[in-house]
Amino acid sequence: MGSLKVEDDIVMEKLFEIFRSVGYDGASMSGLAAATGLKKASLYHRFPGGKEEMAHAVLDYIAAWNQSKIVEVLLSSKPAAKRLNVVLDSINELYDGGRLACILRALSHGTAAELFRNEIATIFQTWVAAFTYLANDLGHKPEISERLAESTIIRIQGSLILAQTMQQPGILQSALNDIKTDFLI
Amino acid sequence: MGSLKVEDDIVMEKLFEIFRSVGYDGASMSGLAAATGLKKASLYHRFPGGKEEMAHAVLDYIAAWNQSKIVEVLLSSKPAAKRLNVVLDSINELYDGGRLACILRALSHGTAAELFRNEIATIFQTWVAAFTYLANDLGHKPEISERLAESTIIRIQGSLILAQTMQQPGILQSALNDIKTDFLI
DNA sequence: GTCTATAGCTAGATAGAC
DNA sequence: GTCTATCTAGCTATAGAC
Repeated sequence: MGSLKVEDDIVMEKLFEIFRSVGYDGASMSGLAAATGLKKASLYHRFPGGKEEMAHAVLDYIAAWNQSKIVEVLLSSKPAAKRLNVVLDSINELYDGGRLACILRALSHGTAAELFRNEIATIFQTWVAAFTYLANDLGHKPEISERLAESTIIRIQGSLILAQTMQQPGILQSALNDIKTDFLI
Repeated sequence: MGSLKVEDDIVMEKLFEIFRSVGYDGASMSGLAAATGLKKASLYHRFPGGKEEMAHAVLDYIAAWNQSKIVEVLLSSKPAAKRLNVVLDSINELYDGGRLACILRALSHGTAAELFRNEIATIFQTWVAAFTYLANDLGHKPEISERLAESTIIRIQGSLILAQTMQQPGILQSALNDIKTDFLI
């Protein structure tokens, strides 16, 4: 005991959980320290830039998840309908079936709005591009594909807000089903 | 000069602006005081419960706006299509064409999540009920009407998030147009 | 790499004069 | 009803021992 290093991945997961649940302004160094099991000074050792650097690290972490679980799957060579199902399942899991908020939304408000806007916008663009690609594969016309992709992000974000404030997680599943229906013509 | 009372309506408007733009945790008493033009002690005189009471007051204010600009219009005796247009215009104006965030979302995260969930959920329910009523009037089947109403809230909330992070306010207008199309069969 | 201890500041909140 | 002045608690951030 004492100076046994806490695993980077565990720290990232905990930071991710806190930011997503209380937001950027709602997260305090004390709270982040308690959640990770590290003391404040140790967190500053890993992230000299403090809270802002931690949030950037979490966004990098999410961008990587996004790349492997969404983009690479949607651009793979499996049957298009299969790709869609796998990705929607991953999304459902990411948000624990509608019970958990989206980290991108959590880092979009207050002080965080300007700090992380570019990174978040990039992630959204990546989603739209990947879903557009899938829609094309499924036989939609190009101009329809992009609208469908954008509508997918919109409905996921909107249904998450509603699911959480109404405490009806199923609202996310309904939205994911609607999305599936729209893609499969 | 000195003890000239600042108008209640102006104070409410300013509190509304601050909470919507920086969120609950992002709003400080100093910032709220500066925005309203009052000193902190004066704000506490009007709102002994501090920030929490101010946010409740803002939600009451919004609920009233909602009642007069959304519910009463949707339940009025004008032609149904006309009602829809008027309401969508009001919504577009409320969010300054996609440039401003939704106060309900701003008060849905962090510390605020549990504090105001019931009030926010009630407002959402009011919207769903009113849009459901309109959809029925427009000839949709009852089970379709409620799905359409819920989808309306979802798409407005989702498109606002996207509009602001992408800094493309037009995303809201596109969503409102899609909504209009869906209602008018 | 982790810790204890602490500096310096700003938060929310109150007392009391006018 | 508004103000100045102030309190305490919590915040971000750092110094320095192990």
